Amino acid sequence: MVRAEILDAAERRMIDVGPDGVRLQDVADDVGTSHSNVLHHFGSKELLLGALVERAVEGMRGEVVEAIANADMSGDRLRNLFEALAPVLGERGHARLIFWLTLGGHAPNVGSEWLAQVVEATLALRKARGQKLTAALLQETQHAVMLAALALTGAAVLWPTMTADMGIVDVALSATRFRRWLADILVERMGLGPA
Amino acid sequence: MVRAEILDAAERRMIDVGPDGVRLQDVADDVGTSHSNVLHHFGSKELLLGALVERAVEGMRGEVVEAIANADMSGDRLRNLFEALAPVLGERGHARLIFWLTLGGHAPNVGSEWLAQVVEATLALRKARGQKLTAALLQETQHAVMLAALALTGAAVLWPTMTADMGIVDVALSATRFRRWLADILVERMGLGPA
DNA sequence: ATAGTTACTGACAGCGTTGTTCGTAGCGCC
DNA sequence: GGCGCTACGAACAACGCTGTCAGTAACTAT
Repeated sequence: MVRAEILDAAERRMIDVGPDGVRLQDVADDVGTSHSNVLHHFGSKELLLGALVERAVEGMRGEVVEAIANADMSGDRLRNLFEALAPVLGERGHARLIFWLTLGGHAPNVGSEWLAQVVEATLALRKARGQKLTAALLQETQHAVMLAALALTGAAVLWPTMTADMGIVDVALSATRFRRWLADILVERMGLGPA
Repeated sequence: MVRAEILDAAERRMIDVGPDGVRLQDVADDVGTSHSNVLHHFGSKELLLGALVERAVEGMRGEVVEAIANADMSGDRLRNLFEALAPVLGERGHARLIFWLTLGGHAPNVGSEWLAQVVEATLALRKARGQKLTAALLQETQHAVMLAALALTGAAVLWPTMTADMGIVDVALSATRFRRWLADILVERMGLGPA
């Protein structure tokens, strides 16, 4: 299916160079077709990017939800969850996409309420541990989820720069160490430890 | 001085729409001059953006260093530091600039070693509290600084989207609450509390 | 078979953007 | 006054990119 191939190529370029950097000629070359054929299938560049984003958001949602579903949120499972999320956000490029779109003014996940769902799931775990649902507990949980989201997405984009600035050389290893450290903090903080 | 005005206008546009979105005609209009005059002063668009980035990075460095210098890193001074940093990264636009440049492949702060300096300063505080400088302590400090940097810059860009996703309405207030929460965690974690 | 539909190409038009060129006005300097 | 220099503008050149158009090949349906 050429349509899907075009979307793949466009997505790759979108992640690499951003919306403004995508050239129809280039994606056409990637697929081995003409730029007018791309237009034939999608009508316009804007529509192509729109379709691309829609598919990417849906795919991202799928991959993230799947990762969350497989590992529950207690104990050092959170470590595993982070490790599973990292490549999706990093190499896969979803974090870059999120930032490209957000910077460009296109809020990528309007109405998705991913984070709200994660908060919900975490609250369930905390209640299962006997913690009372207070306003403070809710707020703390929201903060924790925010922090995790910011750290993971941000790191997926900024990690190389930041480690370079700190003089750290083992980029990949330091990243997993950081994620583990953060996971442990959050687990401890929310009283979800193994005990 | 027209040169400075041009840089101001270009920086504003750069922050808003990114490097690719900047049109010489637009910045010229903002200043009230012709696009050829912009070229007259800077030679080319690329040189203009280069000068802009150089000045912005230097300015950002100045503002950040100043904020760090004024508030020391212990007790709930970290709260104050975060509060001081937030507008610089947020409204001022430095966080957006960092992400625009990083996404675009131009590492903005090569050789600056800001974070390394922050780590250094924090280590000094910890040693002053009688903590022994071990490899683990160094690593934890690095992680803490990374986390703070990621959270603050990320939030400066993603906060509206994320809070919307969570159904939080008081965007500004929730942001300061989050920063306070994070500051307290880090302070406690690093044994820099008031006691 | 033929007509219609879809996938696709090549050429071209139109437009916006950068950068160049030429001309002009002001200003200090000798 | 003449000369050089800088700041500026108007017009134009050059180029790349999107989108259109006409035409072809293949496949489907009747």
